[in-house]
Amino acid sequence: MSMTKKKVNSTNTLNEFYLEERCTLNKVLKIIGKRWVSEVLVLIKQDILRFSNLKECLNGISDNVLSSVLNELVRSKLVEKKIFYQVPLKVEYHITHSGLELTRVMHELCDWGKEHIAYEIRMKPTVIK
Amino acid sequence: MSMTKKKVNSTNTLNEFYLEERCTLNKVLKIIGKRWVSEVLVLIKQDILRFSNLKECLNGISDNVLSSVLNELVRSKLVEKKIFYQVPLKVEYHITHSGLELTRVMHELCDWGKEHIAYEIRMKPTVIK
DNA sequence: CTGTATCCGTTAGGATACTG
DNA sequence: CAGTATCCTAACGGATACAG
Repeated sequence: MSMTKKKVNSTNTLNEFYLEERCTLNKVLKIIGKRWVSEVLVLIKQDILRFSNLKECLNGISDNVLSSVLNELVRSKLVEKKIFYQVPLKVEYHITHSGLELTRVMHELCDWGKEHIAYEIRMKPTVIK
Repeated sequence: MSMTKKKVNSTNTLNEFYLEERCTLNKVLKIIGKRWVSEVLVLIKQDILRFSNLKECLNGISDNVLSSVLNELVRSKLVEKKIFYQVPLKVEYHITHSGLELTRVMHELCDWGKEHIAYEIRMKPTVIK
C-alpha cells in the first residue's frame, strides 16, 4: 500500500513511518543543541584538551557549566576523559571516533548557515577579550 | 606564522580564528535545537502543510507551541506562509529552498545518530495513540 | 480553521563559594 | 589544577481559554 494514497488526516501513518527517524534526530539535537556543547566539542577536536584551556577559550563560561557540558559529552561518548594521577592533577579530554564523525556533520550545518543565514539573522556576537 | 607554533594558552588565536564558524553554528543550532522544530520542518517537507494536519501528526503538541514554532520557521525563512483568504480561512506552510537544504543536513545528523547513539542513549519514546 | 493571550511549572544556564 | 555544591533567574514548553 502506497503511503501517498492514504489520506493524511485519517491515520498516523507518517508518524508511525518516521517515528524512528524523528526520535533519533531528537536525541541528536538534544545533545548538541545545548549551549556551549558544539563549541567545546570542536575545541577538543582542535587539541584543546584540558579544563583550564577550554575555559579560557570559551570566554565567559562558568566552571559548573563547563563541567556539566564535559560530563554530558563523556556520557554521550563523544569525548573520553583521561585522568593522570599526579600532582597537580591532570585531566585530558579526547574526542572519540563517534565525536569526530559528528563534527563533520556539524561542519555541514555550519556551511549551511554561512550560505543561508549568516547575513540574515543577526545575533549578538560573542565578545573576545 | 603557523597557528600550531603558538602556545595554546598564550592567546585567543583559536577563538579569533574560528569565531565566525562558532557564531554561525550557534545560530543554526539555536534555530533547529528547540523542541518540535525539526519535526515540523520535516513534516512540511513531506507535504503536511496545514496547521491542523501538523497538529494531529505531532501527537500532543499544544496550539501555542505549534504556532510559535511555525512563526520561528517563517522568521528564519525555512518555510513560507501562504494565506488563502476564504471561508473558512486556509493557510499553508511550504518549505523554502533554504529549508530543504537544511533538511538534507538534518538527515545526515539523523544518520549519525542511528549509527552512533541509537542503541546507546535511550530516551523515553514518543507515544503514538 | 488558524491561530493568540495568559498563566504556570520545569529546566537550562550562570554567579559564587568551596573541595580534593 | 579540576572540578562540585548551592543558589538564583530567565527562558522554555505546555494547558487552557479565547479570538479573527
